[in-house]
Amino acid sequence: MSNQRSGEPDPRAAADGCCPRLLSSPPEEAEAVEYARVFKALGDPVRLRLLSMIASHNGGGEVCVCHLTPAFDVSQPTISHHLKLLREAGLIASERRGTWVYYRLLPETTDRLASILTRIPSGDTACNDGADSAPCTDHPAQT
Amino acid sequence: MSNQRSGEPDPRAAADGCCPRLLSSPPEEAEAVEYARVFKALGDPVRLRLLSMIASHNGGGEVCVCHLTPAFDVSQPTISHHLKLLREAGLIASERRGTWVYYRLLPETTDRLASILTRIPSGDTACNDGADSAPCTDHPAQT
DNA sequence: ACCTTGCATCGACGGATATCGATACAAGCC
DNA sequence: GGCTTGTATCGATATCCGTCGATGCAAGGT
Repeated sequence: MSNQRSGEPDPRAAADGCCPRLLSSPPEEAEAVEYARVFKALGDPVRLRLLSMIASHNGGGEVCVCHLTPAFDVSQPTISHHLKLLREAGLIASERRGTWVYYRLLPETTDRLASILTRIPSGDTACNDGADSAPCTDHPAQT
Repeated sequence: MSNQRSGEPDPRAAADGCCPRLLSSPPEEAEAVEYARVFKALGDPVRLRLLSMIASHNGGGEVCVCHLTPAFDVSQPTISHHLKLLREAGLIASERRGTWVYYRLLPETTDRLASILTRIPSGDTACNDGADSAPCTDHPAQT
């Protein structure tokens, strides 16, 4: 799994702006796999509510697992499993303090998702591929 | 990166005001199920690339399926299946014109997702629930 | 009418996933 | 040391999901 910290393995101009946006240019296969893993982690109601409870608690810091578990109808191992998936997706991080484990949001990941889902406000088509929009006059091969 | 523009209709200030943001207040069960369905639709590399190709083609309008299918290593029924899931998630819409079927992005859905994934810039905790952040002194019941 | 082409649907199959109970591990307390 | 509590891991299982080939349907061309 790649960490979005230092070295960006995507050749598509990571730092300077143009094209890490899903809605402007199709991602590479590896990049698509990476994003899909994060979106898949959000694709479960329990995980979505877990993430939301972690992100929205009023302290601004962390949430104890002992506050998350009793809020759901599923068992404690299931909650632990979902937290693990969210952690492996880079959405949250955990820290043990004494008996209890606290989870906190990693805002870089949600910021990144929000960014790639945001449309470029006006006509910025600098990074498009060569797909045409004419009424399909050619006959591409098909499997 | 924070998106502070001048005349930009900041997606943070959504029309419905306070609380449809995932990171500020936990959603209801039904709402979580609904969002999870959309995120789950994005949780596959093929679907992610399909959506991206549809959203980013330079015409600004639609993409013929005949241009999508040969861009992948999976069979035509599989592409059709993925397009159906994206359509059922409200991310794209289709229209048949003559022999060909054209798909287009439904930007309201991606806008919505970007919106609920966006943090409120400064201390706006008006919509939080009552979760405390103290070092876990109480003993909540557990299953 | 017949054939061809583009796309959707069907049925099947293998792998992934959500869930559980049981259990192991970590940390504090007696 | 042993007990208790909080959390993670382990197997097992039922269901879901991605993929395929076969087939059906729509539309245009001959």
